[in-house]
Amino acid sequence: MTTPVLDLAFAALSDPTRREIVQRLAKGAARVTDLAQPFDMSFNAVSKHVMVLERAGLVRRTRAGREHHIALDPKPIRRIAGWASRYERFWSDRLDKLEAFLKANRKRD
Amino acid sequence: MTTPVLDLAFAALSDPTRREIVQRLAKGAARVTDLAQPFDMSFNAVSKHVMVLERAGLVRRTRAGREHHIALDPKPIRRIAGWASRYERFWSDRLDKLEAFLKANRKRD
DNA sequence: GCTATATTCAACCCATAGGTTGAATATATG
DNA sequence: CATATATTCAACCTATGGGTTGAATATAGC
Repeated sequence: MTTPVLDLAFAALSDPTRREIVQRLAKGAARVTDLAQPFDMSFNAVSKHVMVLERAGLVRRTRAGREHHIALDPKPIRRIAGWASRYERFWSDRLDKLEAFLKANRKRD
Repeated sequence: MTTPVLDLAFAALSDPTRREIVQRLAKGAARVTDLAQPFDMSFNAVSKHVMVLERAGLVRRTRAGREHHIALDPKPIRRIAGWASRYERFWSDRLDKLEAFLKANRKRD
């Protein structure tokens, strides 16, 4: 049951810098330079972060001359949302149990 | 904008073994021994995985004698679902654009 | 053609992650 | 009490992550 998509997506998003980059990209595509600008770290570090996001499929790159256009690909995030949604049932179950418990207590009042 | 909750949750869930453990725990609490049983790795390795999940808040531990009862705490998963849901708008935006594009083409037919 | 810009590649550093094995600790059980 | 069971702690190993700096590569602009 190897699901490298989730492995890579979760790992990529565990870094706050990369989550900020994703958030930034949700507002539109950008060059690597643009993405690096807000951060207090080397351009190369950000370039590496972008590569990690790309390898995880969270981002797509199109080359336009010397500039690389980085765009968000939300599919892996969707996968994560799907994975997480499995547990909504679990949440409801717990709520149901709590509700049942409160109901039972109310009867005794 | 430090959100260690998401950092830890995403990191914890990036490991397939830990995701399997979470999935298992969705069916009910279990001892560490029970959790380790299906895996082809040392008990200690699984124990460590459980500790990682605990540190990330994905799991709660209650001691009953020598046995530790491990139960799923779905709150961090909820946080992740919330984070991912921010991008639903982005997905819809892209779908809207696609729809608009198709509509425009239909007009030309 | 020369220089500036955008980007990756490569080597390195240090910390952490995931795994192992071997104690240590605490609680059950005969 | 002695032994078996459930679990963590500790030390170790190797691989990977996130950061740095210093090239190398490719394209743009004068």
